[in-house]
Amino acid sequence: MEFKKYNHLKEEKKISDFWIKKGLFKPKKTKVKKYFSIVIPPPNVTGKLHMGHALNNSLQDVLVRFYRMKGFETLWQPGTDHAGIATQAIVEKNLQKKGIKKNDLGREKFIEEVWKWKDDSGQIILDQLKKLGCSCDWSRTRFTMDKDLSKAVTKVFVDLYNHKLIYKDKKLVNWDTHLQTAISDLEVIQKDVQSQLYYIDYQLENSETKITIATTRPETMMGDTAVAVNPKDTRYLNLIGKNVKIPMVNRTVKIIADHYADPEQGSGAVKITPAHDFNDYEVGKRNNLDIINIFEKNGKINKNGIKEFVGLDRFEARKLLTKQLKENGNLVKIETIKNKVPYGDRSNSIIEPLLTEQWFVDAKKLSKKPIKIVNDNKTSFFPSSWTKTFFLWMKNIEPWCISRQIWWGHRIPAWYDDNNNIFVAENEKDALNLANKKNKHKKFKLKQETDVLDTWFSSALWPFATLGWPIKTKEFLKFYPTSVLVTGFDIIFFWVARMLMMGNYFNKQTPFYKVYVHALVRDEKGQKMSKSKGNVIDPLELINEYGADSLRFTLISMASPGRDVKLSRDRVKGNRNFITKMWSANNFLNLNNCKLDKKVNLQSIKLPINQWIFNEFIKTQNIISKNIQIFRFDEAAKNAYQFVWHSYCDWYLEFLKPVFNSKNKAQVNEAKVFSSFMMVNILKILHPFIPFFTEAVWSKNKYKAVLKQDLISSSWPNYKNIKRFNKYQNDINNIIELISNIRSTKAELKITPKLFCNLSFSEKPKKLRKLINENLSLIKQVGRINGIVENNTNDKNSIDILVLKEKLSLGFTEDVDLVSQKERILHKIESINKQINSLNNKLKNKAYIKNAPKEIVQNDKKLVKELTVEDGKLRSIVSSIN
RNA sequence: GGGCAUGUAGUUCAGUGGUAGAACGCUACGUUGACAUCGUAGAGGUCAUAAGUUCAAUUCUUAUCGUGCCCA
Repeated sequence: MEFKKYNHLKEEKKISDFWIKKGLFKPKKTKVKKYFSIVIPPPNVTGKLHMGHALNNSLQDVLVRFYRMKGFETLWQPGTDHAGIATQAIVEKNLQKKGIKKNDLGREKFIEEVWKWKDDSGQIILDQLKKLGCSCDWSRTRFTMDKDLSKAVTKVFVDLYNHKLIYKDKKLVNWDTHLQTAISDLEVIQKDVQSQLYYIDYQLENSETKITIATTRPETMMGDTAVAVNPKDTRYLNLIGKNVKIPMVNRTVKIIADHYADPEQGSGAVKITPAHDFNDYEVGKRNNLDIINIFEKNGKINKNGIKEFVGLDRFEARKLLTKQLKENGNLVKIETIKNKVPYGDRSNSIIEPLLTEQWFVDAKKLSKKPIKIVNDNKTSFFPSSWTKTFFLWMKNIEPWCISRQIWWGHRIPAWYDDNNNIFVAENEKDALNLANKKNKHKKFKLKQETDVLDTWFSSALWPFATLGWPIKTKEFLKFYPTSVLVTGFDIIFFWVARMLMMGNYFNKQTPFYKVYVHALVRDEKGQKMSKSKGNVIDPLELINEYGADSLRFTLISMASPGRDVKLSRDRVKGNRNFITKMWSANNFLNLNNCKLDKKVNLQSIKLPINQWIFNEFIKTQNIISKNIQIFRFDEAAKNAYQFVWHSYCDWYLEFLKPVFNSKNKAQVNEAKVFSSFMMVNILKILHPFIPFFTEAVWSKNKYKAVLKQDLISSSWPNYKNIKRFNKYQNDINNIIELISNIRSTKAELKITPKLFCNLSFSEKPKKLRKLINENLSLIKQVGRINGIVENNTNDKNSIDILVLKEKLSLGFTEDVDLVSQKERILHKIESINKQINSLNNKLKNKAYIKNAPKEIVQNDKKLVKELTVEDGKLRSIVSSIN
């Protein structure tokens, strides 16, 4: 009978279709009424699967599949967010290729185009998640722009507005001149760059005296409304209150004293431009300064600037102004310095602080409850160190700018009348009612706000809006709060914090009990994967080459808490080998006609190897179970790997061979049934990690015919209290030690491993002899032994070894070179004596005897005794070698 | 500048107040009836450095050095 190789491409596709078609990812009612739920961190609708997603979702799937098998009614809620800025940019670009401009199309038509794009391309990442094996309930897939979610967004906005937690205000915001919209401070990245620091002389009014200021942005001089010096800076004390003239601009401003000016920085005097710098804005507020905005929304100089500069881009203006200052002798010097410059994370253009009217969420007020919730451990972070990061940000939170000057997104439900009175309501009709009340019988026109909301505003509602909120649906009642949120640390602020704010404000309960924070996936050298470095590994490429299971298993087993995952192709290959190993182990069972019997009566299992492997399995199953529950996915994966490869394949299957070769029908039968029973259990415990492969084997072995269920819906093995199976634990472990010892002795003696040898005993029969006699057929085949011979010691072709502290003689049919063996034993004697000495020194120490726990001391004493006996026996072996 | 994390085998990482572990890699041998995507055996570590606490420190504390990230 021939067995084909495991074909992951074919099987994964087949299994995936099967699961989805049969609806096996949907929550299934259970008797126990226990619920487990996760909402997916919604990927951008523009997104493609990258390694971070692969890790994030593999971990979630482990949890979901595990708890589903544990009997919880389980929901993994999938979906995408609408990624306002990114999506709009893509569609705009596509239209541009066809020569169509967004503004020519108009808002409504443009949004139609975006929806078209979404219907065509918005599914990509979800399909990729299916390839990874994610068992989300795809029938419940949600999108942040869906009707019901949009309704929730509107309701939340209106509610927060009515409670004064949302307000409109004119403030300095981070303005992206390229995208021409405001963005929140989280979307601004401070980058280290080389900049020029310009020293410029400002002339005092009616005086020859000059004061030198230093700035990296000379063009903003056009908006200067003061020069500040530190009140403690003695150099400038006499100048405070005097007027200076801004060169080229020729406006007169005051020299003020403000602690913001740092005497150590530059010249110690600093120009103040409240309209274009966050710090200057604060200085301006403190000192009642004028605010002069000199930029258009595209970053070009407006009419408040110097006449000949109007319409010039900010960087052009800088060049020209510097040139003119130099020509006029105002430029003292230019230094090259390192500083931080704000960039937009979407556009990568330099952010301009700009004074505009925007909508804000009073995040400070909303942060109070989440802080308490986390403090009280009602939501807890794992690893717990992230709690500090969370608090640090939460306790210093700034107002959240939620309005965006784009078209794609949730349009803010606010309407203005002719006098710019604001009416916030869930629909135009309600807004009109409000407006009518206000305007009595006057005539007016109502116009809706053109801004849309920050995408994260809707994402913040994800854990409850996706479950049907504000309606108290069955799903909402069952699955909110969700059990755990699995996410990368980079979006703790963006998303986790904001979900906690919204979730706790609108519901009695926090949105999730636990937050599992995983790390970044880097390349094998620990470098961040990036397109520019060219070190990006595409998960789909790995899935194609090695299978989704191999990739998943690799990511999961490398997800140690608090550490980045350094992924390499070799790692994935290694785990593919693990899967192949299991495939071939399963072939071995099939070759031997191992069939699953529905009625495995555990109490009737007699064979020591069966009891032994089952005992090992119980331990493994418990430890994996525990590790998944405490988020130690890496450990859980390693437990499974260790057990399957090194206990089941390396030893158990080898031990089965002599049984299959024997004529004892009862034993053969038990072995066949029990090895299959073990395979069932192995598939179960591996299923959360490598779902495709395990389900494929399950199906190939026709387990469903016997067990009447698919693997995904089967129950997690639970054999907690079965003690009797550890009866042979020591025996089998000792046999393993014996065989390993024989093998390494052969290797040392350069005797080919396939050569059989005889065993004989030079000591009186003891434990070892009994053990060997009782398991002779097993040891004969696996250990390659002919049998037990009496009195062949002192034979030239024999060598004594020590097993379980007993002397055992191995006799070979060919001459053996004993010199190397002698050296090896001498080496061993040396190391034993080192140990004995160190133990004896310890035992001589009175303080140790007095203070150390009795068991420890006793154990040491026992060890010395044993080691001394071992030493003696080894010495006698050495002396017998001539 | 402030904060957090981290330093253990060639590499990636577990782990522990009482004899240092795994995987991958490496070396040698091997195709024995599941498996060469494999088997068997083996080499390889002053647990970053220093001081302290302790009978005992790789583990706890402090300092120093190195590395990474976040905030200003």
